Amino acid sequence: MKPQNAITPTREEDFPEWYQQVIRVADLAENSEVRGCMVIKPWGYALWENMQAILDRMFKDTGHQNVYFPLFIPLSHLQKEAEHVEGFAKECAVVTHHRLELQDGKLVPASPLNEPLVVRPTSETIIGATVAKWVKSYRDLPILLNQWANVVRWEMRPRLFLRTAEFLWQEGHTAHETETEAIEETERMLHIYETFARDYLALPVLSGEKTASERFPGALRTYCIETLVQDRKAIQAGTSHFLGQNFAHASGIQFQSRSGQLEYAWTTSWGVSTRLIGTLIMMHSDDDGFVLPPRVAPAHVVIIPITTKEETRATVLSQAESICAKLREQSFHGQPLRVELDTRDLGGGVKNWEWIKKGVPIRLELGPRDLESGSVALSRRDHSPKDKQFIPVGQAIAEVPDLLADIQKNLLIRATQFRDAHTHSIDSQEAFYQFFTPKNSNKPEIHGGFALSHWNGSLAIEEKLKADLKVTIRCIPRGISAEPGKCIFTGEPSIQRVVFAKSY
RNA sequence: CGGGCCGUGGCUCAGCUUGGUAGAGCGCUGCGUUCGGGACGCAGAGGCCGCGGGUUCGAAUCCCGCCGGCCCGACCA
Repeated sequence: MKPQNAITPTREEDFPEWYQQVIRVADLAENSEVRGCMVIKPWGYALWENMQAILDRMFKDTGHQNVYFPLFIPLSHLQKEAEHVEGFAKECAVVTHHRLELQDGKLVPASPLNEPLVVRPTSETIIGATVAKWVKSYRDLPILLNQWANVVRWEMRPRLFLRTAEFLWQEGHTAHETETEAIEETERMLHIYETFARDYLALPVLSGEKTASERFPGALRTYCIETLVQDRKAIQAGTSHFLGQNFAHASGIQFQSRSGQLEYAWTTSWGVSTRLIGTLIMMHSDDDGFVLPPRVAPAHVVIIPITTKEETRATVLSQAESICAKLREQSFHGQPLRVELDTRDLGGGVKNWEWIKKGVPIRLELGPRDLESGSVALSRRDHSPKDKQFIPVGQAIAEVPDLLADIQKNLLIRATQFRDAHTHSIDSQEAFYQFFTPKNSNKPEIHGGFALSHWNGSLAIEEKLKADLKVTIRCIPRGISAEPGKCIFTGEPSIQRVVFAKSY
C-alpha cells in the first residue's frame, strides 16, 4: 500500500492542509513554543539567505546602504502620524517593564518603564525621527537606507510564512528633495521587486497601485506586486509606498532647499518578507512536496550514491565524490554550483524521496550498475519522479547548468500559464458573483482567480464585495491599456479595469 | 474580543458513557534480511493521561476552577 504522492492530502483535496504538510516534509519551518511565532529550520533559512543575498545586491546597486535601527520604538514616536497609529495600534506588542522579580517562587515583571516601548511593527517613525537629525540641507538628500530586521505584528490567525506574529523582512526607507524623485524611487523599488519575483522566484506578478482602503497607513500611494497561487487566491508579495510628506511632517524631516527655504522632505518605504517563501511554496510545489526555483535553491543538485552493496560501496562513493567535485567547479547564473552529497547509509528510495520533498532541482543517482556503464541517473524536480535519464557521467556534469536554467524557465512558464488561465475579464455583476462563488459552500472547492472588471472607484462597492464574497481589489494594474468602460456594479463610468480576487 | 471543539509517549489518536494503577499506529534505538519508488522481521527506549482542587478505599475516566491549543467570525505583509 504505497501512497501515490508524498503529500497527503493533495492540493485538490485540502489546500491549506497540503500547504502545512509541504512545509513539514520539506523541513522548512515549524511552529514554536511561542504562539504565532515560527522556527525557521536550516533548509528554510538557507532559502531566505539566498533571497536576501540577491535582493541586497539589487538594493546596493541602486545606491542604498544597510543600517540597523532599534527593535523598540517609543510609544510617542508611533503616535505622531495619526493614520499610522490607527493602522497598527491593534497589533502591537508593548514592553512595559525592564526587570523581573522573584515573588513566591515566581518571576513577575517589575520596574515599569517611564514610557512604554512598542516592538516595531515597522520602522517609519523611529527612522524618520533619526533621519530628521541627519538632514539639514538639500545637499544631505537623498538618504537611501535599508534594514534587514524582524518585526512583530500581533496576529490573531498565524500561518507559517504567510502570517506570523514575528517575521523577517527588509524595510527600505528613503528621503528625497522632491516629490518627483520620491515617486521615482517608489516605482524603482517596485520594479526591483517585480524583477526579483519573476527572474529569481519564477513568480509572474501583476504590479499596480492599491486602492485607498488597502493602502499602507499614512501613505499617499501604495504599490504592490500580486501573484496568483495554485488555489487561485491572490497574495501580495511585496509593497512600495510613496509617503508624501506625511512622515516628514510627523518626524520633522526638514531641509533648507536650493532657494534657501525650509522644506519638508518626501519619503518612501518598501519591503518584502519571509512571506515570499510561503508564496513560493504555494506557487510551485506539487503533491510530492516543495519545488525550488534553481536560482534560489539551497542546493542545485543532490548526488545520491546507492551504497547498499558492501563490495561496491567504496567505489560508488569515490566516484560520487569525484562527480561532486567536478560539479562544484561549474557555475550557474554566476554562482558556483551548490551540490549536496548524501552519503547516509539508507536505501536509495528513502534518500531519493527525501530530496524530492525538499524540492532540489536536480537529483543524480549513482549506483553500482552505473559504475560499469559510466553513467548516472538524472531526474529533475519539475518532471515526474518516474522520469529518470541514464546518461554518461561527463555529459551529465556538463549539462547541469543548462538543465537548471531550463527548470528555472519552465517554472515561470508554468506559473504564467496558470495565472493566465485563471485571469478573466468579467463584464457583468452576475458573472462576477458566479466566478467567486464556490459550487459546494460547505467545503469550497478551488475556484475563482483574477477578475479584471470595471469599477466606479467607490469604497462602498469594495466593502460590499468584501462582505458578500470576501473579494477585494488587489490592485489597479499598470501596463494594462487603460480602456474606459462602465462599472459592472453601478453602471457608472470607469477609467480602467482593476484586479479583483480572494486573497491571503 | 464573541460562538463551537479539544488537551493521553516526539506525532496522530483510542480508552472516559458503565471509576480498579496506560494502549495502538507512525517515528526513534539496536540487530538481522533487504536496498536504483520511499521495504521487512525481531528486540527495545519513551508517559506524575494540561494544571490545581474536590468526590471516592481507589480518578486519564465523575464534579468545580484555571491554563493552553484548534476551528468559525472581526483584523492583517
